[in-house]
Amino acid sequence: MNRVLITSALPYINGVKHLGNLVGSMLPADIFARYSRARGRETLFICATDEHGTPAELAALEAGQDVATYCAEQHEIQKALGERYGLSWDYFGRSSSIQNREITQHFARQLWKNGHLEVRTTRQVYSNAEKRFLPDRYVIGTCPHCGYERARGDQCENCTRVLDPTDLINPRSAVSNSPDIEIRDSAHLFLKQSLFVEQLRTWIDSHDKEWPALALSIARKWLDEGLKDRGITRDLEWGVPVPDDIADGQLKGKVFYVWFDAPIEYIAATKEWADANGKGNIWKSWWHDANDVTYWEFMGKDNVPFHTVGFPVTIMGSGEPWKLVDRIKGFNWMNYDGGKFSTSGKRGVFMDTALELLPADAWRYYLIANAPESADSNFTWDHFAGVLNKDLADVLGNFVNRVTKFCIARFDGKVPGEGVYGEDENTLIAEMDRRVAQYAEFMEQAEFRKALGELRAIWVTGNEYMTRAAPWTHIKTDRDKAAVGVRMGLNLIHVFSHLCWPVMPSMARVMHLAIQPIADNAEVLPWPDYPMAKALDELEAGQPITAPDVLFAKIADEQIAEWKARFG
RNA sequence: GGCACCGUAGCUCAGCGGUAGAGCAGGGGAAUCAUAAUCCCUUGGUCGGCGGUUCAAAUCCGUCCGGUGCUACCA
Repeated sequence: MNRVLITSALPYINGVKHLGNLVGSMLPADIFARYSRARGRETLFICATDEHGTPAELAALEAGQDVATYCAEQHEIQKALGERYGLSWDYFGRSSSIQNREITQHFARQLWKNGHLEVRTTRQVYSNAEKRFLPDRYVIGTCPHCGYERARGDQCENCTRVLDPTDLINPRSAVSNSPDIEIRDSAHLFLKQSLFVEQLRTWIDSHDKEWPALALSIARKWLDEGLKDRGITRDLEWGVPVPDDIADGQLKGKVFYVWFDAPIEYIAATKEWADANGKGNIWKSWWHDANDVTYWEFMGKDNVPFHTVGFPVTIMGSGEPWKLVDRIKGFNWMNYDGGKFSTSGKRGVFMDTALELLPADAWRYYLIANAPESADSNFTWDHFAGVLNKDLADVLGNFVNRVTKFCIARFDGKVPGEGVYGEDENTLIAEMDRRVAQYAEFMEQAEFRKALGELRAIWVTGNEYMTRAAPWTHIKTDRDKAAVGVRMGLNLIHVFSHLCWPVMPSMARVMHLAIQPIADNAEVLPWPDYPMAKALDELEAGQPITAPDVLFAKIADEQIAEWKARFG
């Protein structure tokens, strides 16, 4: 069996992420990882905080902390939050780790040795007020085209024209508003990406059938427009230092660009995982000469170029057999009520406040069932509440409730053993076989909206069966027949819990524990990958069951109104 | 400006060359075990506009309109 390596795009260190960030990388990666483990595959799910770059330095400044302390604190916050959402990382690392420093420097040395790097002098904006270089975006001024007064040095938000900081009228620092800025020459390392165009194109074409159109079109667009060499160093203090043995120390005091070291952190975090768990060199077997590994990357569409072009060039240029991505799953944006989620604008719902409203599983279900796979999707409170009330409360929750309550009322709260499965049951079993196979196939392809549609259809199948079996009617005249319906209902709950587990791990456990203890209190609820005739006849007669508390309480109209008012 | 993606029932979306589909919402009925939850039936669309290719187009091509994103120093 092939091993499965899964990485989620790294959340930036700068504050709590919003639900759009969650649904675009971390959540789908987690669901895929859980599915993979449920199928019994050896799985490694890696994520980390992306900690370098100007925004981190400025956020630390604003918080009155040194950047290392700031990042350490924010990392812990994001880690704890992720765990509350059930994100089952094997390791949640930090791009500022010593492991990433070493491996990033290793890649840079390889690229230098192989002649893929060169030193070029560039003109950079320097702010005397802050005594630091400023990225183009952090220089603001009046747009020469449209007169907008807060145009950024890379692009004018008002007229969308691409700019250079030197184009701006009355340029000033976006950080301090100081106009005391100047242009200085600065030497930087450039990665000669242009040398890799053909190699990249061949590689991308080889994944023509596997990658979604979104990823292919973005990747090819970069190649078609002519791949430019890319500066991979910055005039910052917080980052992976450029080693002195590259370019005779010309880059002394500079650090690698955050987008150079961030994807390498996927590898480095694997080493962090091994180091933390006494696994020695095992980390390397996942990345180096790892021909038995299928590697999946999950990311938002803004990240696609870095994963289809930038990082692959780093790996190809190293001349070493590091693992390239096999399957890319890219997501569009989830919008909030017709506009963007915005971290800086504090618009939308954030991971921490969302949990004040509803449990993680409810968010996991809604978000992934409405993931922006083929196009941007839109979060509205009415849609959110409508989907959860119908799917989780009415279809699934009520199913669990009606079956367990009836069993307790009429069969002493024990799995009834009387009677044998007949035509109704065989019809159900056949449909379950078909639907579970379909659900599995969608999960294999990481087609989450379709998978969740099928999961929901599976729950509906259960309700249809109960209507046909009608044990509440048969109990009056034929106790054995009623027993068959209840026994099948309880078996369905058991199977549902296993099928739900990748998506809603906590709710799945509640469902399972109502029907049957979990053997050895295992973390993973494995996939029922054998015929439903067996899976739906597993519970032992006499096994005591309980009716769980309401799985998901319906959201009242007044509650929706309150949330709308609170979040705008 | 360039490029990409999207525009299908009131809403959220699937279908992507062969007689228009799902879920929700709306209408009617059944059932009464259950969180008044379920189940069955059903009303909704000249598939953004125009033109073309084809025996056949929601599906391919062109063009226009509308929306979104990217455009390499935010990450």
